[in-house]
Amino acid sequence: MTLRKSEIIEIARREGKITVEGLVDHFQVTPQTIRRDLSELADAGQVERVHGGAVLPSTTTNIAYNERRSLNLSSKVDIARECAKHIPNDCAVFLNIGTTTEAVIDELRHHRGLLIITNNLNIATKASSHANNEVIVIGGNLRKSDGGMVGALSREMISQLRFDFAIIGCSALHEEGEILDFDVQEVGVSKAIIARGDTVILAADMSKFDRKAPAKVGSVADVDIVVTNEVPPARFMQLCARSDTKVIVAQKTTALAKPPPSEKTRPSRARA
Amino acid sequence: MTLRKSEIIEIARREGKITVEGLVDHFQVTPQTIRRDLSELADAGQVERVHGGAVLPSTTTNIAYNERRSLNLSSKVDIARECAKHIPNDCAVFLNIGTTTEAVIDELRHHRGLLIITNNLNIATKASSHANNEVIVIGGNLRKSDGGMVGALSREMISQLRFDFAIIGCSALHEEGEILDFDVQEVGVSKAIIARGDTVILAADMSKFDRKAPAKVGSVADVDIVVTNEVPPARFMQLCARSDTKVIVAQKTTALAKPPPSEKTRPSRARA
DNA sequence: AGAAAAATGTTCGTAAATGTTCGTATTTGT
DNA sequence: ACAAATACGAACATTTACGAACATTTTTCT
Repeated sequence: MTLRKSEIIEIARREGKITVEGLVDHFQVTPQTIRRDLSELADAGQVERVHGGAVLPSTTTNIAYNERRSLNLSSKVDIARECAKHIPNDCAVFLNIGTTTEAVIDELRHHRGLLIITNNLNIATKASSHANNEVIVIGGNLRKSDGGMVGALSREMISQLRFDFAIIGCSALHEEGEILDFDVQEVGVSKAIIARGDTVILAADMSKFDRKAPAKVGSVADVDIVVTNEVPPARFMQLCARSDTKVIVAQKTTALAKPPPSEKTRPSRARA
Repeated sequence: MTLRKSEIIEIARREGKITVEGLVDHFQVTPQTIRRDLSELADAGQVERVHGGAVLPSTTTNIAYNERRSLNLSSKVDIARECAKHIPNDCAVFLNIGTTTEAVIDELRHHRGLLIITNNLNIATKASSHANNEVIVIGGNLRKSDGGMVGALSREMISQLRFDFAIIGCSALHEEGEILDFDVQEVGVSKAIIARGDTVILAADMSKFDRKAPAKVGSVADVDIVVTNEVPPARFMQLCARSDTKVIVAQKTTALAKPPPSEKTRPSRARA
């Protein structure tokens, strides 16, 4: 096992699929080396080899959803990273449905002693590979479009728990501070989460302000921290200030930030 | 334990991975010193050694599970196919934890109008890609070793449902008709499933008779149908007859297609 | 301060990873 | 269906990393 291979696994888990060419670019090695890596990872069952690259073994795939997941990906990662900073070790964290919250689970990989609670099948799957954390899955009616579990059963199960942090997403945000969602079924679940979390973090990129959605989950006054990728409209900030809701604008870290860790990604080959 | 080593752990936890060269730079010591540190940390299980550096230890449990999954694979598929035959369209089916029940979900792909209920994360993931079926996931404490959800929360949630069919597996079977399991936590869940299913199908290949397990789930009298791959011992058959439990021996349909398990490790490349 | 123990540096033979080349297999475009 | 383009894996050469053994320095204990 090499560093490269373990990073390949990580990329594969994040992206769902990987290409030989892409990895050649990324690691600055020959295609043959990547092929060898992929063959070995495939032998170990970590990925499934396909022509031109590899994909995650079929148990973890999702098609249309993966495309939505890559939407605004870099903002999501920025926001997720910021959220992860606010989560200490050894505490209970609820992660709700949503692509942004899904990005958070990746950033929590190196935390220890967490109790991760989620009603998102994808998060549960990812979390189950974290060595140092416990996982509680909230059951319910499985929504195939995004792996979310919703409905009365979910709501009831959530109401039996209590957690230090809840990280929630939303479909849309209104300037007047309303948190909105597309699915009415999900609203009940979100409300339950807000009620049972000591510190509630809303993770939402700025594109949510351009969207509309029919169902009201609550208002920013109900959450403790809002993490976004840009400074929200003044009116929104005002409302947050009035309700003691902290607004945090995540740093852009994913843009071109890859060169510095080159010391890590290309251990010794750099001075060729 | 040196200061350096504890800082190495800290860096590893933060970065996820570390290089010998990077640490040499960081600490201004020789590579050999770093290697010694990493070897010792690896011996202590704090990191996992790789060429050029080290990474955080990955969950090793999934590897063991993947191997278990391929054990007796062809028998499992035979049994699964037989189980699927007994499930009509448009009904509610519970699928319990276990590699054999996992095989069943694959065989149910072409059913329609099913409500699939499961406390197995792998089954939930697979089922979510079935177009024609609804899925309810039973939540609970996620067992990373096999994706099973167990504990009081699971039990309680199951007791709120009722289903036409339940397909359960087990760790071991005793000639005297006892159904046994390794995990005591799982027993409560299995009992709840048996109680809430109208028709209970036990799927177990013959190797279960050679195993021992500590926790009693129930007896064959509690289930309606037992599906195996070979004719069980006479004593067992007698007991089944006495309790009106039907025993079905699955046809071998996958006979010669599978012999090389290598087909699994290098999917497409094998027939080169 | 002096001896013992631990940590670190140095050297070198061995093992592993990577690059290179080439013939074969798989896709892709027509 | 065929041909060109691309990807593939095997075999070998080269580079790099590794660990063992011993020398040297630093720390610890009395």
